[in-house]
Amino acid sequence: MRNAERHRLACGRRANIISHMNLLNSIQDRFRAALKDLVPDAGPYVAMVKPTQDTKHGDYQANCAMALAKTLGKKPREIAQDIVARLDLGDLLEAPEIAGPGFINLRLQTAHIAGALQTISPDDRLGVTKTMTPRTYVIDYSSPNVAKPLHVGHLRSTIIGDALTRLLRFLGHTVITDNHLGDWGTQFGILLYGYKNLLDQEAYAKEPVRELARIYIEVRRLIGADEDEAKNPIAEACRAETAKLHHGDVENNRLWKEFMPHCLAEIHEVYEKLGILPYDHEHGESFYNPLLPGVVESLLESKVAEPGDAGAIIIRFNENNVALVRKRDGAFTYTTSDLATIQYRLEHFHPQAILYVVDFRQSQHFANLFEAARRWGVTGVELSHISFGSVLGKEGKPISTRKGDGTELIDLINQAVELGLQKYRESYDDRKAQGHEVPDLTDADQRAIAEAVGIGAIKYADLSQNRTSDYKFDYDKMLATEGNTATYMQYAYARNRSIFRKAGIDAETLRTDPPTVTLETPHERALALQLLRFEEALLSAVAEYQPSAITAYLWDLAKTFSGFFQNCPVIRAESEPLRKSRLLLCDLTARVLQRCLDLLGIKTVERM
RNA sequence: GCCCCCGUAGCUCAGUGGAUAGAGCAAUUGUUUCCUAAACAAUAGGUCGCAGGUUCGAUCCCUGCCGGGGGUACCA
Repeated sequence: MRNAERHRLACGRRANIISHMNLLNSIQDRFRAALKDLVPDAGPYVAMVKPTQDTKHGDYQANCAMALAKTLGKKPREIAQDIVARLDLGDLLEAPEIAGPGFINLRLQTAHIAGALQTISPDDRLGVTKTMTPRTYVIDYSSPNVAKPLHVGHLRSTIIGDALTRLLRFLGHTVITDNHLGDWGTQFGILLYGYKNLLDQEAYAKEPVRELARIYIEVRRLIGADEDEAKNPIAEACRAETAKLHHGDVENNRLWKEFMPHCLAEIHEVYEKLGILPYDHEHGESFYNPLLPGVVESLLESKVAEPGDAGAIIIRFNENNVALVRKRDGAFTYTTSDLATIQYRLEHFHPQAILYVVDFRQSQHFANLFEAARRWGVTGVELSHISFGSVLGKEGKPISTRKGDGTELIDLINQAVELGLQKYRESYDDRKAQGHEVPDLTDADQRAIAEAVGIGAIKYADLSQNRTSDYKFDYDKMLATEGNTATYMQYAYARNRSIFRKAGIDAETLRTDPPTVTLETPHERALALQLLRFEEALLSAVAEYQPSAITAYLWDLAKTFSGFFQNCPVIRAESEPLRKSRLLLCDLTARVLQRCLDLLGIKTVERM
């Protein structure tokens, strides 16, 4: 699947006018041509051309000679010689070096890098081409239970889903975002019980969202610890309210309709604060509820499902792996609802892929769900569980989601923003103390910096982690100014922008009429090359649905820029052409930094 | 019991069938008459959990074991 997608992308790019901007692809194309007469299927060997891990081996390397030794019956170094002899270097590559057992080390011609940079400068997309094979994706992420405050457990799904949406759209795909709200569950029984027994009418009239949150927490508190719930009389009463809701009780359904907008408003407020793109759809469980009897009927009819114990209906995958689609009390389950959702999405959105950004603990559920869907006749659509690890406390233990311990998402966000503001003020004081001239920013500007830094820190810490591993939620680490953090990227951007302010240059002029680029120092060359690798990074991020590929690229770019900034004076460059060339490097760096951060849902600020 | 994930530097984590396994923090040290020091640079730090196997080549793929986490028909 992934290879097929890569292949389609590659073919699409070849057809594109500015396809030569993708360095890796250009080099691979040349290897494809060189290998054509040596081996019947060059594909796998072309894939062995990749960026070097160590810059002392050049910019790119080809490892195919060793792999070909057996099939061709020759020594790897000889094969490397053959390949190199057939390789059209053009104005792209320096003469390759053959090293070690048969590595082909490739170095790009610096003039080519400089030319390519000048070419992409006017391009809004910074040299990244739109895919020639756009797909329609449905992405299902965040999906909280409404009527409960969002907590830390919702963080990853929300921001990973948001980042993937931005990335896929930027690459030219159609993305339909759908928030599969848990809006029909037992939490409404709690709310209904609370409404009927604990409501402060006046408070409800004035601030319904807050009052509903209060009674929710109050009822949870009265129920007490989870383990007592089965025999707890209040919990029992709540369950009864839920059952009445589900069985069509008029009063409870009226109240449900009354609560919903308030519950949604509360969730949307957090999304807005976090900077999450607005959803295209928010079809929750209640939306699919009327479809469920028909789904079960269809499952039975097509023999996907079968009767289980005591009137339950099940789908059997193997001896000890079974999914329930109707409970013995007649109620449906999330499997039923998820199958109804797939059916609905196929019918209404016609996607080529449906992605579920949901934590790893549900991987068996999704494996079963996808298998059930296939048996049910769903074909020709990628169904992927974009799984992720847990957010752990600083001590490495899962953060408890029990109420009242400060794990509500909104509190975490506010805390990070507060710390961001502190950081700004410390830095301001330090710089003053060092005798620097520091502008006095308005409270509003400081606030904007604090939000960009604080919220950026949370998001970046999450997205820079390999999706599948757990990570520790640690303010000190995520707000650090050194290392791979949002702050470091934002700082690189702000320093960069400062150059243009000081120089009094409108960056736009560099884009409409890009100056000649000269890359004399290793710092300039490294920065330029890194800028040209933007598309490579995005394609590798999308291939694995892995936002951390973008952050890894950002980290390299920002570090390379910092080295350049330290060593290559821009405003005081030795000559006017060099100054222009460096300004262009800066402008492109700022734009790529900003674009990358934007794809992650992170804001930049002009100064900090 | 069965299934899934993880184990890499003191700490937090990257990483890939390829060359001497990388970052950041912490430690030691240097750099500011400043295009923002929220920075740059240098030194030191490793049995990639253990044992086999496949391979020209394994931290990566396969098998077993040890350790940790998660899931396992009526919550999603």
